[in-house]
Amino acid sequence: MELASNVLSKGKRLLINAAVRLSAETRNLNSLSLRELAREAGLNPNTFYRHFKNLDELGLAIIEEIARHLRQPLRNLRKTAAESAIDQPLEAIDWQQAPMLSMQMSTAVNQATVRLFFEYVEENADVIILGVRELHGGSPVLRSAIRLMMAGFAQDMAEDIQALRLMPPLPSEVLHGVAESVTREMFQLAMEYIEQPKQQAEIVVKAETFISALFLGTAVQHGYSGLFHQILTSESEAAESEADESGA
Amino acid sequence: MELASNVLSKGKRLLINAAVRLSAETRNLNSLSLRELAREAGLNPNTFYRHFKNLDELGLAIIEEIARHLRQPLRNLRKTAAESAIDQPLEAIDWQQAPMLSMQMSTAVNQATVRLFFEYVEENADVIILGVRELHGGSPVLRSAIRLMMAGFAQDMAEDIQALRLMPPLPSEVLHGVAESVTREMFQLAMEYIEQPKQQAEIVVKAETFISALFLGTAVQHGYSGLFHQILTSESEAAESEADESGA
DNA sequence: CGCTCAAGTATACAAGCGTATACTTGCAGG
DNA sequence: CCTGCAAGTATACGCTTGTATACTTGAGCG
Repeated sequence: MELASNVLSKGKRLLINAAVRLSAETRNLNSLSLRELAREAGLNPNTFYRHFKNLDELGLAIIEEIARHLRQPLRNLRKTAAESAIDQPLEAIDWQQAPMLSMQMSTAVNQATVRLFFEYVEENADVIILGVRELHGGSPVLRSAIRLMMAGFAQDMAEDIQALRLMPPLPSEVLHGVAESVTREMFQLAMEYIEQPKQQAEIVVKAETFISALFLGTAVQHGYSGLFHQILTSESEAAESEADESGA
Repeated sequence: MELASNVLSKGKRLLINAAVRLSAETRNLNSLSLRELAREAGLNPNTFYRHFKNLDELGLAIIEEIARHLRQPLRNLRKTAAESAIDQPLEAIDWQQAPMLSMQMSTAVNQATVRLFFEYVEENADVIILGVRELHGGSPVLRSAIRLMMAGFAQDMAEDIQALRLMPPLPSEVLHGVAESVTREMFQLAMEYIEQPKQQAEIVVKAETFISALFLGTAVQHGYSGLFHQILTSESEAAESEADESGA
């Protein structure tokens, strides 16, 4: 019974949903009162104590749920995007021998992942708001729980980048740092995406461009400049003349 | 009198300081009570109303103060860093004709700026915590005020990048996007810097590496790959062998 | 059926809250 | 000197809050 921890009892569900709803609406999680929460959930104030001993415990339950709902789906998503982006077997993706193909695939996977991520954000805005808000919120317990969750995302991303060959081979700490930066930026952009509905398309493009630039730049930092010089040579004339214009 | 808005009356000062202290300590700004605030400031609860009509107004005053304390100093800092990093006049910094020199200077300025930024963060941790917390906090008024402030930082950064030739010439929207990403990431890293004192050195390096990678990658995206290939050629052999090892 | 125990409820109370109203202080300007 | 006004104080009131204590409900199960 308790092992099936993803099946929550009715009261817990009601309280969690109420908390997510109220928290996303305006307030910080631990700035809402038990009574307010119970009211929103349609329960007696004291019923809260039957399920949680304080707001942090509620918060942790929510965060666990977010992680469950977001982590594995994101991995599957990257894998699906990778599979549909190429008909080649993975072994053909070799940055030294087929840089052009490798980069095309990397770009395709990134675009697909980013787009699906923002789709998720749109559908689950409440939960994203709560997460980002509590990342720097008042409760140290929730802060570190969310940090841990994000570290998990970054870890997954690093593994997937390596397994799906989305970047050329890199030392693992470097890969990790890139994944962490991308994770942070994605959640920040997710908030902007939610709060500025009119600029959503633009934000998606920003996210893609960001990831692409960071991947490229990191690769160059580690000696892969030749690869990209070779790949991009055909485009560089146009880009250079454009660049000359914008120079003061 | 009212024109000298940076000279605040005594009560205002006390309340602002109390708010910053309390807010950094644990809580969200608008989750602290007027009475708590007044107690910390050593004032009567009702005195609050003599200076502000609600917490948002207090928050705005704080944010304005942060902006004043941070914005111009950061610009000066970049300028100083640039001047001390080269003995050449600015005109000598030409990415097409002297890419090596340009990149050395860009790196030097970035390092100096990042280090001084984190110094500021360390000395003014309270204010940074408050800012980052309210960026996604409960009050829409404060959220948008902070967003505006950060947009200002990004604007400054973009202008300085251009004026000091820290990147090769780029379309201004691109430059802007880069500056926004860097700004966001710096504030996120500032929080980690504050909360994880043991990893401060590592975080500073992360910040430098991040900026460098993003600059490089963005330049490559806009056709400057040849420049870096040329610059980095001498290092690339070592880097490539290192990369080969880390490939599975 | 009858027991048990988790989930939910009812009532109560002291504490802290925001804020209204009215008072005091002290300095600036004529 | 006195007058006026900004800054600060005192008291008070009605509300909400967290939580303690005791009660009710209902489903699972021998």
